[in-house]
Amino acid sequence: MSLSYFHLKHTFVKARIPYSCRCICNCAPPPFVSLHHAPFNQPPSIFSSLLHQFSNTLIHVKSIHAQIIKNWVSNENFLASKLIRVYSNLGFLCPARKVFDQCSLMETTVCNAMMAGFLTNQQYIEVPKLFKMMGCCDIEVDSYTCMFALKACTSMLDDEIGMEIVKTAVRRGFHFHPYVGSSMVNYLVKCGYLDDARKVFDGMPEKDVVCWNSIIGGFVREGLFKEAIQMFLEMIGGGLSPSSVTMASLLKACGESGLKKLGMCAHGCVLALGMNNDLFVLTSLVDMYSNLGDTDRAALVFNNMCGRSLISWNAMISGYVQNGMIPQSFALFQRLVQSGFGFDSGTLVSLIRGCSQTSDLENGKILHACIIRKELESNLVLSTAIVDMYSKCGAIKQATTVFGRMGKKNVITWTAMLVGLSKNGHAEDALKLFCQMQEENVAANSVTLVSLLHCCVHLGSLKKGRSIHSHLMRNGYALDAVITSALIDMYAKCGKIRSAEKLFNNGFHLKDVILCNSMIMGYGMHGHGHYALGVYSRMIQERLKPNQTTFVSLLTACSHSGLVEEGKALFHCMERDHNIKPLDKHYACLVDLLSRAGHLKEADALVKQMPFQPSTDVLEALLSGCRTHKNINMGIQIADRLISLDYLNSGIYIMLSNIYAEAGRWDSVNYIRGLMRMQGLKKIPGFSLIEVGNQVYTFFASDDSHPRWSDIYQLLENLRFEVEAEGYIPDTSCVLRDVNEPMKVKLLWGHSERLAIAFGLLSTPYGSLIRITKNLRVCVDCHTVTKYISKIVQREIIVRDANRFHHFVNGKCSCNDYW
DNA sequence: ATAGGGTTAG
Repeated sequence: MSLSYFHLKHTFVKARIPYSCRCICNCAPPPFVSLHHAPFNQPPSIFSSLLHQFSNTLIHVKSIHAQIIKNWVSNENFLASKLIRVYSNLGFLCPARKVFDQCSLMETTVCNAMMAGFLTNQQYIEVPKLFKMMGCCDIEVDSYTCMFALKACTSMLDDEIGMEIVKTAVRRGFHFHPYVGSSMVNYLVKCGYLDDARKVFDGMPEKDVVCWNSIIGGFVREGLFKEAIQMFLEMIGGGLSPSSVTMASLLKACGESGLKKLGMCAHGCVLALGMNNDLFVLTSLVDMYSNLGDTDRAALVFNNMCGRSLISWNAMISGYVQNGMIPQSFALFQRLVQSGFGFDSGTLVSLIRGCSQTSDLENGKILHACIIRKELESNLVLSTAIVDMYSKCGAIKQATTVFGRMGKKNVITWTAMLVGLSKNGHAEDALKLFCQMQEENVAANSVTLVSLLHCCVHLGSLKKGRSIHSHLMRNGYALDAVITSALIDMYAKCGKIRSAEKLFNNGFHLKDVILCNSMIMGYGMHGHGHYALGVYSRMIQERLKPNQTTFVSLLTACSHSGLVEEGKALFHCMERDHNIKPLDKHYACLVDLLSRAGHLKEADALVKQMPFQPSTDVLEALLSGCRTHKNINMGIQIADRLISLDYLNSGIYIMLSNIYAEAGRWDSVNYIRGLMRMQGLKKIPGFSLIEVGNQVYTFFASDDSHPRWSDIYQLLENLRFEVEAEGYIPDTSCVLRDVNEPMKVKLLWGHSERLAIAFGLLSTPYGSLIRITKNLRVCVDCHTVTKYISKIVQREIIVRDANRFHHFVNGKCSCNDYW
């Protein structure tokens, strides 16, 4: 509650006060003392003046009020409005309401005063009620009424009654007045009706700075920075001088659109206009330079500020966090605390975001404790940040707990939780949470839906993916590049490459790199390397600049299709033609491509001549090649090097023990198992998913938790006889345990993908397609068996593993045994 | 008697 506003606007007016009372006002004794001796039937202006003078003390106001009642004179609404204002400015709405309710004659002035009272006390919800009441009782609505009511609707983002008010105001021509007009523009902008705002603005005959500020601020809010800047230029072209508010909006536009040069010009303007003492403008400058990635300049402005608000501090702290300078942000926080300024939820939000970025659970917990201590848990933004922090740190349990305790939640909260679940491998729970979210009538935004599409990819659930696609269409989401890319990814990874293709062709006009990258990746996974290259040449034709991810996708695609020469050529043209320096991941792709194709020596040579130390990804690609092509010596060497780099990576141990197992060196296999046990490392359990009906079923190896497990094993037993009759010989090289052959075969027949396929055969109609999703790579033996099964039962089977798709038809696989 | 625009944070 701020009183200052009232005080600024109301200065004491001597001339109005009758002589008899002047002494009272001049020497200012408490009015209740003096007025006791005052004669009755005072003119109302005396009370009005007294209310002016003693408006900051409730007890005085009350006593004047009592006197007014005692003297109850004509022109009562004049004093009633005054009382309502004074009471509500003091934060006492109850007496204000009482005065309002007791008015015997309802008039516009009283209603306006009451509205203003609700506004200053942020009781926005009461304003439209009052407005409606005025309509029902045929009380005239004036320009003040409209403005107050619009302000309340702006704060509530109410676009129903707000629009009604707009219509009323337009009908009465109020919007031609610069004050009402700019309120209207502001309201329309905040509710997302930028076009209407523009119309109102264009129709205004007299535009002052505030009008311009409203429309410029609107464009900035909507992210239409170019338009905002255009309007700014138009405004100064018309001879108007920008105010500090104009400059704040302009700086924001420059910062968010990355226009550094213009931003610096704007900084120059600020100095030229003599605004270098304006706290708002300086804070905006700090924010702008942070957004432009220039924390040095931001800090320069910040350190040279003669006074700082908490918001200035927060802007600087957030600037550091935004630019990944987490230690600096904490250091500044310390400075803030030491300077005795205190901190607020805004400060904490930035610091928590810093913890999320660095997965710093320890500091995150400290900040969480701080929030609890300061009883800030009810702050929506803050709690959402905490949920996000725990999720990003992998502490999904804590995230869920905080989420569950939150009373108020909005889309962002729900989305943070959804993303957390999906990123931590709980895709199914994420989808369940989405249902709950719909039950609670929270409308999803595009971020929510994109993250849900990722969940569907995780689960290999085409049905759920489709239902989200239809949700998008039904609810009128524009298929922008982000959503389209996610959809392409979903369809491609759920096996519907044609649907992905269709979306891509319809969305190509968006000329978006990520869109192309998704399609390239999709083709790559399906083994359509040449199509992937086709997308690339289309990009080049359309002068669309590929980025580093494009090359990761392209090289992966080449790798999966065995396009060795093409891949090498691409790798070499990256830097030459597109000025993209090959990063570690590109080397990893190329090494993968070469070693998969059996060019182990060349791959090894490439690793040796890398300009920087190869990461584990690069070496793992090489190790995997050694395994496939059974190069034991090189494999051991690489594994050794890898373990020295990352001794906690269970994948390396597994791969090495695979190599040993294939060579029959069981002592070494057991030694490695022992090492893993000692370090508490566990093999990532392999599992397969299949969607039947409306459910996704999960199978682990040798799983007997499914209600139909005995049917499944019986079917597999029958299938085993049949495939053996077709000439299948088990390849037990991928069994990592030192057990006898029959036992190894038994273990093979317990692999999760076989269980899922058998369940699929049991529970889907004859002739229909079976889709399996596996988290790890499919083993050689399962690959062979699946080929046989597809022929015996005459069913198409699609298996998506950690890398790519295998489409089995009539005894053959789309990958031609190259993967 | 009563009036409009702005800076940080998920």
